[in-house]
Amino acid sequence: MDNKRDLLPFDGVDVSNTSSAASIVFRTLRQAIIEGKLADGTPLRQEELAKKFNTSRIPIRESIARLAQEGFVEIIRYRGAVVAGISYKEVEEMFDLRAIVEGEVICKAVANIELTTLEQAALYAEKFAESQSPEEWTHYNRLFHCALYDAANLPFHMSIIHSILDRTERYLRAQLVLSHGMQRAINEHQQLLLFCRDKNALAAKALTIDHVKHAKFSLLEFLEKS
Amino acid sequence: MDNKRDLLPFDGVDVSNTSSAASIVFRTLRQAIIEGKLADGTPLRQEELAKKFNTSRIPIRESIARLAQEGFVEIIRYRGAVVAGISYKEVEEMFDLRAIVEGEVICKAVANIELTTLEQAALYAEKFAESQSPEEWTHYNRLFHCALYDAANLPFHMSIIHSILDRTERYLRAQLVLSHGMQRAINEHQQLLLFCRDKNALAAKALTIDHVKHAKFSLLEFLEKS
DNA sequence: CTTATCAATATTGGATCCAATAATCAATGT
DNA sequence: ACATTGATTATTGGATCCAATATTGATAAG
Repeated sequence: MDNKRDLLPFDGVDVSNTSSAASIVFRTLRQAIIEGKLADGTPLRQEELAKKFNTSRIPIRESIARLAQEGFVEIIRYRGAVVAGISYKEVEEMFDLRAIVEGEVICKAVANIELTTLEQAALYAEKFAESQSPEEWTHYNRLFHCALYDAANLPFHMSIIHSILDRTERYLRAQLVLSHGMQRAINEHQQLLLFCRDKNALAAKALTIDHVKHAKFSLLEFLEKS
Repeated sequence: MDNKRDLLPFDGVDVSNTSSAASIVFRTLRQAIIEGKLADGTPLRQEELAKKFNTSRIPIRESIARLAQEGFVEIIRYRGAVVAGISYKEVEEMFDLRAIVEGEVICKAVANIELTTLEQAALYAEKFAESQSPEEWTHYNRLFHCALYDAANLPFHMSIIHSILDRTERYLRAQLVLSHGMQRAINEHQQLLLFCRDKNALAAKALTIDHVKHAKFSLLEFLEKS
């Protein structure tokens, strides 16, 4: 009864996963925190947000609860939520973990990387090299690496990586306004592409770990000064 | 003005972190899912839960949102939440990730493991060996390993490990009802204690990775049959 | 007898209201 | 002047109500 005429002349849209107010608020706030538009310590007043999103406080509260679950905000009972910062120690750990996970993922990925993937990644590397702003920098850097990582077909690993990237992005952006490690990154990207093309998994892994460790030290140095 | 008489004759209790209804519901449901008391696919009806917890649906909804954020339930708009299962592929990935993270953590831990820690861990190993039920098994197994891991002082790494353990626990319990890998685990624990005592980080790391990989294969074999 | 249609019911999402707590500020006494 | 107390206000947590959507079951047409 569902294949009497299976080819309708337009693409279907799954209406069931349209967004609730809570989801929209959640995504918006999450993105704002990631991008550093809401500074650490900023209190999230329910009434104020409700007005801004033109809803009641109920969806606001739900989204704040979800942000808290992900570690983006801290809630104190009856006192509200504030954007949660990350300590020096946490940044250290997050980058260390990224290093071992990304090292593992690129290692598993190389065998499966097709020519088209390589070309796509090369394109992102180029876009990255041309980037002028920290937003573009982090954007294309992530696209570049993840294009390669995706070949490993390890979505759970990727979810961990993305979650760490999301939580550290704002600090990276702040750092990149000042620092000038671009040329080094550009070179490393080219090198990584070569390793992937040559199916040299171990070299790709070592380089990736190095890449992340370097980013870690740059950021920590920056954080110490501020 | 706060040290005029700093020593009151009783211990203070921080009243500010008493629990909201939402937190209680959240923790209770989370634990029930972890322990397998709520089977995969079980729908979470808000009204029903509200009655059970003697609250309104508001705190229920907040806790369900948080469970969804952690991946314990899946929400479909206007259709409610169901306990989320984990696919074969996901289990594979989770254990692979555990292996590399736990390997790394134990490696960093060994240098800092004191005698008292070693004794505490040995105690847990003993409790583990005496355990009769899968609940005790997983409980003391976790306590044993984490007692050692904690010496690494890597709380973020630990949070990832715990999150994976929590999400796979119910499957492990189900498996352990049937399988009989106890003796092997008991021996590995003793071996690990020796490696830690001797400060042999690399051996401890290799053994830990092996331990987790073995658990992975046992569980996957079990999951295939059911 | 099967299938489509439509009303009745159940369930979730959101708005509004009330209660509990915290923050602010004025009043008072020393 | 300054600390302490108490009242006022702001803010969050929770309950109840209404709206939007999904599910179910009855009804009717083929």
